[in-house]
Formats: sequence, structure tokens, C-alpha cells
Amino acid sequence: MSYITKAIRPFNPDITFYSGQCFRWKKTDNNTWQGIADRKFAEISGSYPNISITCKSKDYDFWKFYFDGDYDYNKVHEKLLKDKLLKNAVTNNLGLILLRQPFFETLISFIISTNNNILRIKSIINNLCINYGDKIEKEYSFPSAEILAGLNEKDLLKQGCGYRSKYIIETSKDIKKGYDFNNLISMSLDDARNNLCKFNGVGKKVADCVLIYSLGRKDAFPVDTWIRKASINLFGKKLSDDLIRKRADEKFGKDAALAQQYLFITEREKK
DNA sequence: ATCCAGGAGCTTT
DNA sequence: AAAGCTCATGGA
Repeated sequence: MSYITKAIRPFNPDITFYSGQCFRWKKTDNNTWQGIADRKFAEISGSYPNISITCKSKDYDFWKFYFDGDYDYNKVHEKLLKDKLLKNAVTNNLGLILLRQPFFETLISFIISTNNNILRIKSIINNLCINYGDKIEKEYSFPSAEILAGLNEKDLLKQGCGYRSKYIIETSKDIKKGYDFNNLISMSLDDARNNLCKFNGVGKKVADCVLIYSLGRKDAFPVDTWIRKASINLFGKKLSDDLIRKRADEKFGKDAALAQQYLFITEREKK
């Protein structure tokens, strides 16, 4: 099997991998990261904007897609820079991109994310992969829907999944039966969101995360605990989640997903 | 000990 | 439609 080291699209790994959209990239030294997706292992190295990837040569196109290779962020930046509340976040987080991760892994990962913190989410996913995935080079693959659908609640409780265990099993069973997630890309945002909400353990917030971080929809806007805090500044008063989504759609439209990331990062950094 | 974390589901108003 | 309660778990 032949490996390559090759330039890949410009992005900032530190900012992107710390942004809460992915949970499986590990920093191994100053400018190297190791990660795995869809049973493919890769190493990212360099610093923004000069980033290269080391992977199997046949996997290069997969990673190009994963790192949103076709999307031009310059226009979005121009627009968001005009917003006073976002200007600093955009300039301080140059090189943030939105990943396009494999559907099932993303769906299960964000089911695990509910009422949870990023450190624990990473820990639980790591447990699942070590115990139910396969060793692939220096990492473990994310377990398939078939594997997770065959587990019982106790198995997943042991991995720290908590009350989300039954959601993971039910959703895995649904996916195992067959599900064409590509339809979600061309639907209206509401339809796509409602469709994903049919899965056990998936509400509007998780649905929006999957639409962005797997399916590349830039118009979704996940409302989580940080965005609720940020939205008080953004819209002047406390609003319901549905109203936050509505106002965000009016304000950011097709660029809502990236705007949300900047708001999320900024609010989290206030800590 | 109490609160919180990239919330969702179910029940009650 | 909106509000309230509960669901595991571990770190702060």
C-alpha cells in the first residue's frame, strides 16, 4: 500500500479540531495531528495556511472531501467581517473550516453530545472505538451501525454513554435497515431537520450539527447552551430556541453555520 | 454538595 | 405551543 504526503486545502487544524465539530483528532506534537474517519487513518501537519496530509494515496480524495475542499470561505469571511459582533472572532480564528464527516459516525457522536461536555464526549467515543471498532494503523475505527445495533444497553452503559445508550442502539438499528442521507442535502432546511429528528435521541440541535458537520449544509444553526448565552448579546434579549433559529436565519441565511461556529468559539472562550 | 455540559423525550399545562 | 421533569456521568 502506497502512502503520500501532499498539500491539502488551507485550514487551521488547531482551531478547526478544537471547535467542537469533531472529537477524534489528537495532537501528537507541535504541528502534527492524527485522526481517523471511515476506517481511514491520516496525519495532518503544518501550520495555516500551509497544511499537508499523509495518508494512503487512494484515500486522498476522501480527505479532500472531508476537509471541505471545494468550498471557498473568502466570500463568507467578507460578509461576516462586516458584523461588529463577529469581526473579532473571524480575524482571531482564521482558517476555521467546516468538516464533512462520515454520516453515521457524526450522527452517533452528536447523539452522545447531548447534555454532555466535550471532554466526556471524546472519552465515550474513544471507549466505543477501542472496544467495538477495528485497529486501523495507529487508531481504532468508529464501530459500524451493524455492530452498535447488536449491543445491549448494559454494554453501552459500561462505555459511559449513560441514558443515551438506548438512543444509540435504536438509531443504529434504523440506519442498519437502510437510510439515504444524501436526500437531506437537497431538502429544505426544515424538512431535513424534521427528517433527522425521527431518529431516537435526535432533536433540532443534533440534527443541525449533522447537517453541517457531515452533510455540508452551511445554512443550519445549532442552538446549544453557548449559543443561548451568545444570543442575548446578538439579539438584545433572551429568546426561545425556535426564535433564535429564526432570527439567525434572517441575519445570516446561507452562512449561518459558520457564523454559529464563531459565536460558539467566542462564547466558550469567555468561560 | 450543587451545578453544568454542543439536549431530547415525555408529561402536564 | 409552551413549560416542567427526568434521564447518566464526571469534572469543577
